[in-house]
Formats: sequence, C-alpha cells, structure tokens
Amino acid sequence: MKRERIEEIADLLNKRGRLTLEQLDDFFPNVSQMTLRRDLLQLEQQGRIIRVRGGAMSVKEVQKVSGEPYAKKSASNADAKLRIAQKASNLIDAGCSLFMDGGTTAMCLAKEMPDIDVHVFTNGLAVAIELSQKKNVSVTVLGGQVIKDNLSTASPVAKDYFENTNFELAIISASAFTPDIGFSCGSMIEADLLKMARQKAKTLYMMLDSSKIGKIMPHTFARLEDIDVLITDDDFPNDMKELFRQKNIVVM
Amino acid sequence: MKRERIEEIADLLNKRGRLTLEQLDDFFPNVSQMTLRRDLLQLEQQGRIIRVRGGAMSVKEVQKVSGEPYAKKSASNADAKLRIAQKASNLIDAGCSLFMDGGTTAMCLAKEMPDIDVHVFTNGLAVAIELSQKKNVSVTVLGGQVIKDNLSTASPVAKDYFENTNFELAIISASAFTPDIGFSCGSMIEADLLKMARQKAKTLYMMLDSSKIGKIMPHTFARLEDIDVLITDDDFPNDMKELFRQKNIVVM
DNA sequence: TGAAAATTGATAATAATTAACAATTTCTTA
DNA sequence: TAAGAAATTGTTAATTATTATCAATTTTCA
Repeated sequence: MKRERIEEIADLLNKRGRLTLEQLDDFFPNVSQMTLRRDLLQLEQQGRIIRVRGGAMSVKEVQKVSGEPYAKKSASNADAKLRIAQKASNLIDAGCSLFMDGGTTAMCLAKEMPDIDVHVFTNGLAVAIELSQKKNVSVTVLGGQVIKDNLSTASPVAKDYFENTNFELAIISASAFTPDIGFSCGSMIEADLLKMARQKAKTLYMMLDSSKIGKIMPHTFARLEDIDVLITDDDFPNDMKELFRQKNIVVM
Repeated sequence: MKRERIEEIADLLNKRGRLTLEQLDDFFPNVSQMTLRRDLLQLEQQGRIIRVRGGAMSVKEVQKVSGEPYAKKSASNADAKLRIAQKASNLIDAGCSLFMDGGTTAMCLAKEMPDIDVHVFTNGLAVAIELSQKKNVSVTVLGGQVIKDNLSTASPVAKDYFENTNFELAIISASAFTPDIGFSCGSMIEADLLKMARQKAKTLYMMLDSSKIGKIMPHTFARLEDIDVLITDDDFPNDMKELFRQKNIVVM
C-alpha cells in the first residue's frame, strides 16, 4: 500500500521532473496531503528526491545537465504528453522494431517505455540516452548534424541508411496539424526524415496533443489519411476525432 | 556589490552543498534576509542552485550523488581527466573541424571546450548533448547502435560515412596502453571506428591518464608512433614520456 | 548634477510545513 | 482467530517560511 504509492511517486517524479503537492494530490485522490508529505520525506531521506517549497523534484532530473533548453521545453503541456505516452507505451509489444522521433512527446514515451525486448531507431539524442537505461531495449541512433533546440539529428544521408533498415512501427509526433494541411513541423530536413520513416513503417502511430490542432508549420510530412492510429488526449475535439474515424483511423 | 555577493553565495553553496538562510545570514551580516532570498531566487533562475525550504542547495552537489552507471564511471580519476581535458581544450582553435570519441575523458573535454566556431564529429551521445549547449559549436553524431555502458554509438557503416567527411584533428582516448601493444579498448567495433578516425585526421591527439598505463584491452587501434600529441597528467612516468619523445611525439 | 532605474529593508499578508494526537489499518503471536 | 502492538493515516492547530508591498536608499548614466 504505502510502498507501492511511494514507488509510484518516485516514478512520477522521474518522469515529470518536478511536481507540486497539489499535482500529487490529483494523482492520489484517496490519500491526504499529509500522507503524501510523509512519503516525500521518506523519499528524500533515501536521497531519491529533493523536497522544494510546494512539492518535490527528482534527483535524476537535476543530474541531467541543468539549464538545458530541452528540459525547459518539455514542460509545456506535460500532462497531456504523459497521458499520450502512456497510451502509446501500451501498444508496444515485445519483439518488435520501431522508429521514434526526437521530440518531447517521444521523450515522454521513452520514459514510459516498458523494459521489454524491442529495437528502437531514433534521431533523438535524449530519447536514445533515456532508452539506454533499459536493459532489454536496444537502440540505434540515426547519425547527422545535431539540431540544438530539440537535441535530435538530421542528415541528408539518412535516406541511404533507411534503405537497409526495417521496422514495423513508427511512432512519431507533429508540431502542428490541420485537416487540410496535415501534420507538419518546422524543419525541412526533419520533415524529410519523418516522411521516410512513415513510408518505411508498416504501421504509423501519430501522437498529437490537442494543443497542436489548428497550427501550421512550414513542412508537411504526412496527411491525415497517412496514419493508422492517432493517439491523443481527452481535450481532443470530437468532431475532429470523427474526421479521423471516417478514414478508418483508430483514435485513442 | 550585488553581483559579487551572488557569486559568493554560489561559491559558498558549491563548497558547503547546502545552507540555511540563517547560515547565509551569518555570512552576510550587513544585508537583510530578504536580499539574500532575492539573490537565491536569481541563482535558481540561472539553474545554479535549488531553493529548498529553509535555504538552498547547490546543483553541483546534487549532481555528485549520482546513481547512473555513466556518471559513476566518469568519477574515476576525475581530477586527472579534468586536467587533461583542460590542456586539450587549449589546443583547439576556432574554425577547425575535429573528431572526438564518446568516452569519459571526451566528456570532460566537451565540458571544457571553449564556445568557439568549430565543428565536432563524435560518436558519444552525452558528448553531443553537452556540446550542443554551446552556441558556436556545431555537432554531428555518428549513427549506429548505442553501446549502453558508455553511451556511444558504433556502426559498421561508419566507414562509408567517413568517406565524405573531413576533419583535421582527432582527439581520442584509450582504455589501455602499453608500449608494445599500443593503445587499446574493449570493443572491436569501437576500435574500428577509432582506427578510421585516426587515419582520416591530419593530426591525432591522444588523451591518456596515467592510470591506463600497463593495461591491455582486447583491441588495439593505434600504435605508439601513430599519434602526434600525447596529453596526460602529472603522474605520467618520465621514462614513458621519453619513449614518446624519441618518436617525435609532443608530450604535454 | 538630477532624474530614472535598480537595489534594499521593514512590515504585513499568504502559504507551506511541521507537530500533535486521535482514528484507523495492518501486523504479530499467543 | 482474537487481542494487543505497531504502523499508517487524517485532522486540526501551531509554527515557520515565503511572498507581496511599498517606502527608503543607493546606483547609474545622460
């Protein structure tokens, strides 16, 4: 009872980096704040977290290069991304081979990923490092020049590389989506990569949090009908869901 | 006035790890607690400290108490590695293009690297992320499967990749060295990569801390006479230095 | 020099944390 | 299995830390 809750809190903190007591309270509605406080105290004594005013933060989070732009960015819409990542992680079976991008949603997924025998291709450096923590996951990084603001790689030779590479599944996310423009992102070379990934994969899962709807970015890499499964959060509008379902796309 | 005080506080925190507001007040009797609070706030915004109830703690302190395997390893002989990295960083000029490996010494160098216009090729994920923090450094990661225990990549196709890649300088380090076996490391595929890097580079700098002397690892990637400059620490034995100098290798 | 900006200090208002104890649950072991 | 001990939990009150506010002071720079 207690033990499990404490482990859950530790997990949560490792994934989210930092939480307020109120947020914790939302996650554990059936225990009092005082209990959560006591749990945090215990975790602090174990050296696993740091209690700060208002809540606590994960030691691991602090150990990651502090102040990096990436860590900051990953905070936006963290709740939705976490839930999307959780859904996505349930769709991954042992023995499969998949592609993931290097975005912040992918990073959430990397943290949520079960430690099972899978092979992951990714162009995200942080994603690769996160996945390397797992014993059973093998990881391949696509080489290329590092894009500093999202710590992912992009390379014109990726195409050649993909020639001899096989994966059933691609799980990617977009920076923007509208029904007529489709899924788009800010960098052409990244769009290129994602396009290749989707063509190569048998099945394409798109992770899209609702804040991306209606936005347009310069480079489209997939149209609505290109995807097989849409993974999103609860705020995703119903009429939009219907649009996907009409094209036989699974929405979850 | 303010600037200095803030620096002093940061220093103090780095030395003491953690301080209460009262302790800080003792150190700075001529400013009010409120001022110290504001200083701490500012330091927190810079990501240099973490404010906790009652006071603050140094981020560096937290980073020390690490559990990750990579972070652990990088602690061994940290002093020597830091000094070696500092020496190496002075040898890097603006405008140059260089290769670095993904080892812990390279990681130190990445941290010490001046923020100047250089291009770095590396197979180290952590190295790449660290270098990405610098505005003027552009980074290319070599793709490949991730070796989990040192977070670097290795790939049989690296060879093809190197075909069209040019750099003047390779700065690498070895896991082991003896005069007759040469420089060696534990993984064949890594040895292969390093061999290619040294053949490709006009100049080869080897960073070798003295603890590596006399050790032998399975795969040799360079002989004594292959290198141009040896960068080492003060404990490096003199007779060994002489050996290098006889071959016209600069020892520093 | 003199006005604007930044820094600082004192106090009040707010919020978070701890302390204390009773109520509940879980664990022993007779 | 039932009584008692130990651990866990919740509620409230007390304490403490933090933030907000505004006036006073210092610094900056035109």
